[in-house]
Amino acid sequence: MEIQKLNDLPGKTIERLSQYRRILFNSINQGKTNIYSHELAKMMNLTSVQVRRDLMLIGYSGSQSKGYIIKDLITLIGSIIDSKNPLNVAVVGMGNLGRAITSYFSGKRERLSIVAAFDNDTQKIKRIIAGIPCHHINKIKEVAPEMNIQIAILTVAPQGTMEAARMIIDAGIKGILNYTSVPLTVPENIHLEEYDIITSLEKLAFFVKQDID
Amino acid sequence: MEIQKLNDLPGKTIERLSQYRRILFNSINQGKTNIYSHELAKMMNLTSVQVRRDLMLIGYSGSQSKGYIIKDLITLIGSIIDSKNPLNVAVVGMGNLGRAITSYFSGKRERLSIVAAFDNDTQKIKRIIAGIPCHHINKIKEVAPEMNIQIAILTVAPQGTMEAARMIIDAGIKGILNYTSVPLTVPENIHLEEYDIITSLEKLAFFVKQDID
DNA sequence: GTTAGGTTGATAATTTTTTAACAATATTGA
DNA sequence: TCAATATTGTTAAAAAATTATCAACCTAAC
Repeated sequence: MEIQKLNDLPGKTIERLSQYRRILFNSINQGKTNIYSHELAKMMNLTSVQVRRDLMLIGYSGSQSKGYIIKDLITLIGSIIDSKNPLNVAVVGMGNLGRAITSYFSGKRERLSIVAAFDNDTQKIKRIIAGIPCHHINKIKEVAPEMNIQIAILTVAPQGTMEAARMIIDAGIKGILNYTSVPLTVPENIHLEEYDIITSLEKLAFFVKQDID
Repeated sequence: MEIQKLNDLPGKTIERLSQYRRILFNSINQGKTNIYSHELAKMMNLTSVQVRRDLMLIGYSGSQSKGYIIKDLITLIGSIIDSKNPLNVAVVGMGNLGRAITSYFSGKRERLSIVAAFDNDTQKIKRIIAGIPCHHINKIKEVAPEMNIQIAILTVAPQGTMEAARMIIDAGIKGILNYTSVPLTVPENIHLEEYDIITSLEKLAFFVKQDID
């Protein structure tokens, strides 16, 4: 096998590894100890080839008889996608979406935690929302370094997006997960992922309408 | 130009068309009437080549001097991605995420509207939440055809995902936008888009940690 | 034993998506 | 007028991602 540097795995593979792990946790909770590529594939709507290819890329080998050992695979995936030093995340924008993400995520991962929230609504400041203390966005430059925050999830209203992003970057945060519908432009050294809900709905609508129109 | 059937445009192009249009709306509100490919590209973090290529695929031509006429381009994009007959959308799961999506989306599109919500929490039933009437999920099979619902946005808790999906499909809905972290398997004739928030965060974390570990 | 069935791991082929290259055209300014 | 500049549209190349293929191997059944 060609030696694949683990830190330049394809982005799509990283996404799938995260999902494999989630499924593997479920399987282990159901008492399974081993799993075949086609089983994993079925649960993820993939082909078994793709599962095996992904696992090949991370250098994991199974056995022909038992497939993959779930426990080991979980550990290996963790060693690749989890950070050694825990990463701290802030939610910027504590509206419905921010709260949804916060409460959904809280306590789910060991090495990736939402530790703070920011908002510009003074009603929300100093309150604990979904278990997380909420600060005024103006304080982000002080709070982020104090709490060692490396990632921000951006869930503010569209008109506030650019300004919020500017403040996030100014606070020294290196990763932004943008859930607003405003595309961002960021400096090269900032990692950016965009997940726009409206786009996803319009894309789906496009394919659905083909059956109708 | 090779003739490109508009209904088999690449999925990625569809996504971008939706985003182009959003940006174009903004530009027109700011008083612009024309736009160059590189301007559009900058706002979307793309190259101008990609913009031009996308527009080529939908058969739109600009001029060398003035670039593209925003109004015309918006119209053309609409004629491609919007449905002739309006599409009706239901939100299944009226927690924080469901409410966030509902309130965010309400009134934004003419031919794509959230018209109903479903939940299994009796507290929520019969109430109007974010402007949308909320029904018990058990009623979906009656309500969906009555209201002519073609798309469901799935935002229930993980453990309820499979069951909810089953009911959605059983109600004759042909498109599912899955925002839960549970991968779905659906029949071939059902259109499915998966957007998992945890995956997106873990992917971003992977790239951020490279700078740290 | 040995054959049949099923699985992994790896390479190759294919498809999809992005990026490069460049001719054609329009505008501006000397 | 004509060169310089800037833009579009298109084809070609490259890169990324997926899918096909198949040898090697293990197990179980006979």
